Amino acid sequence: MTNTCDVCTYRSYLFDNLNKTEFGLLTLSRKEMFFRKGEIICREGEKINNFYYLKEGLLKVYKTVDARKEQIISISNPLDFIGLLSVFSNFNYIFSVSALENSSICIIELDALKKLIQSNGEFAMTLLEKMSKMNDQILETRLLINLKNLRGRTAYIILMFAKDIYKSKKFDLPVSRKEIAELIDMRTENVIRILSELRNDGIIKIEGKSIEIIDQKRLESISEFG
Amino acid sequence: MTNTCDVCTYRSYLFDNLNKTEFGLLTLSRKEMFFRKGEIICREGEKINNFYYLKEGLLKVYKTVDARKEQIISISNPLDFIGLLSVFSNFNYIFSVSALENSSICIIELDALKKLIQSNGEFAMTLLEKMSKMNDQILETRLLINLKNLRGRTAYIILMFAKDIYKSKKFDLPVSRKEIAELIDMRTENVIRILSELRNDGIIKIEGKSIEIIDQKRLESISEFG
DNA sequence: CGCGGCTTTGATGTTCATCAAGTAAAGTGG
DNA sequence: CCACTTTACTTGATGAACATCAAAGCCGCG
Repeated sequence: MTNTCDVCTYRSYLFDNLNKTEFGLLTLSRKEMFFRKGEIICREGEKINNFYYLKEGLLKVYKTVDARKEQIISISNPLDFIGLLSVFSNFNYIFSVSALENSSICIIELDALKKLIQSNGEFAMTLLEKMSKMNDQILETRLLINLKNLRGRTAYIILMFAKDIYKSKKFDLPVSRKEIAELIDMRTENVIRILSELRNDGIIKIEGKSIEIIDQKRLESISEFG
Repeated sequence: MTNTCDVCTYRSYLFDNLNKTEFGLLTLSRKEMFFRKGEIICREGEKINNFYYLKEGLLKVYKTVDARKEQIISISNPLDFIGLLSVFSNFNYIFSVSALENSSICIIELDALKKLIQSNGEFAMTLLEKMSKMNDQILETRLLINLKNLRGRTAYIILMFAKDIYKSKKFDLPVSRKEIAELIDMRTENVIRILSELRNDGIIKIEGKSIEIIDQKRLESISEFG
């Protein structure tokens, strides 16, 4: 008898080193939860009891700066969001996570996972690698964005959505202008202004949430040198 | 017969879960190297063969932006620098590391360490925790610095040296003004300007590399709200 | 239908990067 | 060890990039 976990992408991506018994144990404690667009998965400061991974959907990881302002750390699609920064290093979340699109999230009790890490070193190694890679990537991206001027950041983030997330030159933005600003350290007004500029220059088409890249070469050049 | 590793801080900090045999094996493959102030420990792009930890001294982790400019990611003292970001997630270093002060670094072959991770899950868990914590802290610090204006950043970095590194209100800067700028995303001229301002306001004394905090309350307030 | 949040554009102000120029310190080669 | 070169440090003046303020239209939602 097979369960749905056996055919999940994560089976080979993350749990390849678990034997049948171990994997069975894990899937027993596993719960799958559905989050509607906008719903919050976990909040900064809450106690960490579970290990999450994103099966389907799109999430944002963020910190609350003050009542009016958030800082978005990263946007993650499946395989880019496993566990969470801080799951193994803190007792409480240091970031919040919410759903940008309807999402399916798998939840494993942290204690069960820790036991597996301790009993299966190969699995521990895989997890260590994946989480390190995730961490590195987030840090590198933040550093990269910081080097760019506002035009460069805007171009960069459009390309990120097109290439990494939607794999298409045409897509609907899953975030507001304000959220884009919070993601790339800008003010909302400037995001809007620069999007308009890029449209007037014939580099992108934009209408509400819908974006289409017209001149990818130029957009990439702006992203790189801006 | 004891070796020096038995009395090293890292024995309990990182290697507590290794038994005598395992620890013995590790220390056999261990080499200790001495780096003089200014020397480079490893370079961005080089193949990763070793796992490093800082026994004594002070390091900077940085990326080269272009021939004239570096970006400093973090400054680490012992126990804050174990392994390196990217050791487990990449084949090649994504950052460089050099010594800000004369430093002793212990070097373990990465393969030997990986074998231990795979055979000893408790050790794996400890390593995962420590490295995650290091990663989280670096990311949080970068985010925090970015929220501050130049005055706030300068105050923050002075307090970091005083509280985290030298544990004293009076200390000698281990870095140049240019390096401070590279660490907190500023221009050298502005670092100098603001240090002078803080001196003129009677908040710090500064003479060459020597800094003394006079009014810590005010400095902390500048760091927090700046 | 009215309120609040999102979007947009224009005008204004501030912060910070850049340029320039000079002094001091430190490293380099004869 | 001294002349020479380079690098670090410092201050002032200027301009560009970006934040802030203001106002108005839009949309969704109670």
